Amino acid sequence: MSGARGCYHHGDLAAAVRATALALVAERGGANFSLREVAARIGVAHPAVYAHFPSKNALLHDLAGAGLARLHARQGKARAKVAGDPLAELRAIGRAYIAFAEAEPGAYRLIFNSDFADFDAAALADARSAATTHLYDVIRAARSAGLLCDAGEEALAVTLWSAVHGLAHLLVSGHIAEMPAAAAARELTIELAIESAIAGVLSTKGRRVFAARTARATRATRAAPRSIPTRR
Amino acid sequence: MSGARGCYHHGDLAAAVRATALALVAERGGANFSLREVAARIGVAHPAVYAHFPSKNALLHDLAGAGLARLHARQGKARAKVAGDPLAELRAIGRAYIAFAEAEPGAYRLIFNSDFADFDAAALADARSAATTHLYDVIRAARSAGLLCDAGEEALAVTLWSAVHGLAHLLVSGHIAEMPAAAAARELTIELAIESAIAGVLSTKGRRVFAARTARATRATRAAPRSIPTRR
DNA sequence: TCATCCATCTTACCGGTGGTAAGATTTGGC
DNA sequence: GCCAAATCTTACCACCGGTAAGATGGATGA
Repeated sequence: MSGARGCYHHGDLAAAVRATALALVAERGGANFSLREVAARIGVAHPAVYAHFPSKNALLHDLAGAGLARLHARQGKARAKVAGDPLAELRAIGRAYIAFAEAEPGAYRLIFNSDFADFDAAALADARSAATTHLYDVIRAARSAGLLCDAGEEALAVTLWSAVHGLAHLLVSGHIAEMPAAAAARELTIELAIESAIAGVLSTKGRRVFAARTARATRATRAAPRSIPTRR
Repeated sequence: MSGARGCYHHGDLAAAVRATALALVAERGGANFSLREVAARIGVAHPAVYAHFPSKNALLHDLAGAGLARLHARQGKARAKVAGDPLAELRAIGRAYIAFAEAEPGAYRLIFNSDFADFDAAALADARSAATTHLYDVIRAARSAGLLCDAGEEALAVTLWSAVHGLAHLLVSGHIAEMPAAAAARELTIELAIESAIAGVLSTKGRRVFAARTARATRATRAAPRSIPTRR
């Protein structure tokens, strides 16, 4: 009596569940949906879901893993466009991170808030470490080019990740609603946060290169000449 | 049949609920506890709670507000110790922020993950903006002393808050378990993240002052002479 | 072609949760 | 001493995640 084409068996329930759950995550953020709701939207009894996912937690972890993969892909694409320039790559993956959070706030919260009861960090460890490969790659490149201060790789990664992640998290979680709503100001603030994060870990040489690059970029983009807050 | 001293009325149920709920938050983090559990620990029927808090959400918001107040107080104390030196104050409130997150990870997650269903950002707006007054104060002071780059106050606040918040969030949420567990390395990484965040928003003059201050501090603290990754 | 197997999906149920209703109990004020 | 208001109780509701046991139907092998 159910199913799209009058068939008893659903074509690909697992995929339908994933898609529907992701939509609900996008609507409400986090894990604030019920399996019964997912099942109802598909037109199926709720225990049917358990034939494909052992628990709601498993489904959430599945969605989180897929989200991390999309984040990784987004960073890869952004990075490829400026390949060869480590500092530009750093900026690119940072902006891609923010863009992901803004494009998929629900998924982002699902991945990083991870406050649902039985969140198992280990289950996502692989996906998460895979998602940080771009960051580590770029840091290694920039480091061996002498552009970064002489801190450890890991410390640098955490520092840069923190800055970008904090911005994304505050943006997505509505904790900086006081921030002027104007999209332009928002963009400028994001710009400043990312530029500052990079500027904070540069070596003296890195600072020279960074300034030159910024100057070139400023000359090139005529659209918003002094949009990036200049550094005296 | 209930109550500590055989009395029907509990002495101060509201306070007991707050304390018990906060303990459960500390144990499990976030909103992963039930009102029935809180009531059972106190030795009271669960609807009794509703005489003091209109809903679980109201209780959570209450706890979050109190947590923000503790965070604010912690920053105030840390700041007072180095009053008059804007960059030192900046560092102090950043470290206090991290210290709060590490001392009360459950409360921190409750405040900032805010993924429980009916989270009302507006309800905490006052407490939250009150909690950022130290940051804005210090930024204004540093800015009028010419120590910061010429970006807007708000953008600077978001930039610095993002860096510190991101670090706290990653630490508390277990997303950087790959980070060497050794406490010393952890401390060094935190140090680098905070120093870099500040370094990223300095003016040229600020950079000079910052370097001098760091040099003085390095000479003063003999305990860990080269613990702070040096900048070439 | 048919019988069988097995994944899939169903209905019915479990304990637990946030929240409400209505009544019992105690305290504080008159 | 009595009454009103606040507090706390028992009983209930709909909903949740999850399980059990049986119905269904598509694929496989003869």
